[in-house]
Amino acid sequence: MSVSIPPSPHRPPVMADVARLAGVSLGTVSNVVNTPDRVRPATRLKVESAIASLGFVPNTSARTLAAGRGTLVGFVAVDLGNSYFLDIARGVEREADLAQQSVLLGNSDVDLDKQTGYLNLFEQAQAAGIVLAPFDGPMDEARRLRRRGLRVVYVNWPGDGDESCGVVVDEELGGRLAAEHLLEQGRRELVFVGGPLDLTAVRHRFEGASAAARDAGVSLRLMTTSALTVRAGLTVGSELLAQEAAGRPDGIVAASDALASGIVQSLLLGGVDIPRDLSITGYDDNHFAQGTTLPLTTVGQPGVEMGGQAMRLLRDELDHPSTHRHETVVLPPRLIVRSSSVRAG
Amino acid sequence: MSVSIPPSPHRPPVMADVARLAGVSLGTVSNVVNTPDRVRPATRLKVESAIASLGFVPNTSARTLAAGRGTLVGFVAVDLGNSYFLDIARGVEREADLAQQSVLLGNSDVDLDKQTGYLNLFEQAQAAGIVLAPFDGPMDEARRLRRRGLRVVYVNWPGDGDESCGVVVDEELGGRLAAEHLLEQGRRELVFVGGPLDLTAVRHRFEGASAAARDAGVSLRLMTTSALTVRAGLTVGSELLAQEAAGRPDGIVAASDALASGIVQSLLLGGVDIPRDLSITGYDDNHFAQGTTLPLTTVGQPGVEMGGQAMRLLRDELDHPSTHRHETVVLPPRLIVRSSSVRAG
DNA sequence: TTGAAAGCGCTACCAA
DNA sequence: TTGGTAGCGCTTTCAA
Repeated sequence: MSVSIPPSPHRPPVMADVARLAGVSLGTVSNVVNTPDRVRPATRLKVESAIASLGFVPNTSARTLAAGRGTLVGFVAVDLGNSYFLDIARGVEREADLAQQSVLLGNSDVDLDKQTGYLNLFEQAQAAGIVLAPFDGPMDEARRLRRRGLRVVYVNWPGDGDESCGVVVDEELGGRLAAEHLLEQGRRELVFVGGPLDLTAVRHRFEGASAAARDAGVSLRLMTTSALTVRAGLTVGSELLAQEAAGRPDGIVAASDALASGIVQSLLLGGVDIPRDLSITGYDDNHFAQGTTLPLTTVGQPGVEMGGQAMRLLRDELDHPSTHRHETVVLPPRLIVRSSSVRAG
Repeated sequence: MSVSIPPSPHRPPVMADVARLAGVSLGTVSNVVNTPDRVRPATRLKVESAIASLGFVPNTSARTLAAGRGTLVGFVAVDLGNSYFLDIARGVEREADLAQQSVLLGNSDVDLDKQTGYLNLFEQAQAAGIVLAPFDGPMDEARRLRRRGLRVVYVNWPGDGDESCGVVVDEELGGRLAAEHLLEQGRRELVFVGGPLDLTAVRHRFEGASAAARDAGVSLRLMTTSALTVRAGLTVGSELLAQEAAGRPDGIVAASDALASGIVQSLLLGGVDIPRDLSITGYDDNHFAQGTTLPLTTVGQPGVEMGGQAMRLLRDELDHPSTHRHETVVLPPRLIVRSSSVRAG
């Protein structure tokens, strides 16, 4: 007969403690935790009360190690400072909750090295899968993970052909919606402001706006910027002010809210009456777009939905590895009309 | 003699594979990974090249389980949508990087249940410690974690006496800086806008502003709001507009940038000339505070520093459990002067 | 339905 | 400096 050694005061309870207290075997406790249906109600109750009274919490490392697969999923966002990605994170979490999965968040902060770092971290932590809102750049790292058997789903980026799923928003449609809205306001001298153009999203937004203008028989000028920031918008604003008033556009499609905000700020100070003389639209529906002096008409992306969709694709891939078909889901953006584009009735 | 079975095609390499390929023992590989100094250079090289050629990545779960303690630290933020907390996260990460630790991020999104969820998640994941920017409410959960041996450091919240460390910003000083700035601008009819007052930070900001006004022999009126949002600011703005112009304040200390932004928006539309007729300050230095039409004078909190400081305190507690002394570090905010408060020269 | 026991991949110890 | 080996806490067979 072995003498039971009392647990040292500050050791957290483990499954064996629960088993001992409940007078059952280790395996039974495990079953109560994981597959309660396989345990007789009376036994289950005993075990559950032992768990409660001990305050037992299963050790994720041990569980992951023994099971050979983790239950956590990672979400790596390119820029959590952008509320769009935070919305996506919320969507991922909400959907993960439904499946009792937890989400680990990583903010790569527009830095490829940090993205790689998080990807590796999640791999080492035996994440079941990863949702990645990638840096607009090389994807080698993500492919490497796939080759090691980690499921990866892209969000805000198309799926990799037959390698992985993706969830994107129809950027071209977004550009089109913005331009069509300006045309409906009677604007005919349109300018698209955005850049750099090697940002895929910016290019697509421009193409959509272009197509809408072309369809209406109206020309659309392009002003490229070096970034999508307020500062770049301020610069564009002063350039516009430097022009003859008669030659200025009466409608601007900006590729981001920050850009639009800078332009608005600059033009208002320069005496341009917005929205009387000029209508402008932003893009992203960033939180601050509603909070500015002149609430910005903008194109909103369904971030929460996108995150949820991505998580659902990931779960399908995880749960049905054999039957899963990779796909890229395209969600429509929507125009949100505020005061920056509509002349008061 | 045992027959070596070839690895199945898609099994990730484990330490034993590395050991076999390098012709050394398991323990040596472990030493190369963890304490390279204890390994002869020639041996180390052999092992390192085996690791590289196999693409070996250590399994965190196994490592954590065997070592009995994790290397990850968790950061739970009350609201990542607020750039202040994102800055804190950046500070935590930067400081963690220096110690080769990785940070898991959780966004409790101003929801006590989600905060509890993340705390439990990190506990289960065997985090070495946790930095918590808590929901302004009961801390029972955090105390429970401490009792289980998990080190917790608060940020944006004072330390729990002799239980844990904390890093806070001097909110009272912030309120004072804002009010003193308005006084320097010659403002004499001051109002503090903010609420609800059971938010500790808001109360302290008010007290600081109050004290500054008192010191100057000026009165400061309080307008409480139900939230720190743009919407609440708009409401305050219309209330002010409803007053006789002569009875209106000429200086406003708002308890948040969002609030200030709403007030500005409302007053500008109502024909008030800011900053000629009225100076206003925000609080938080949120990202959008610089991007609004009228860039907001505001009080900025040293988020990155605070996060770094918190991580340093956590590391000290982790590394020197016996000699560690709990403390609450108070960092000063700083006034950032922009156009909303200063009349053009 | 329950119990017993074999690992999961790694760290940490001790012996060589 | 290196090798051998006993666990870490759990899941998962397989028997009972």
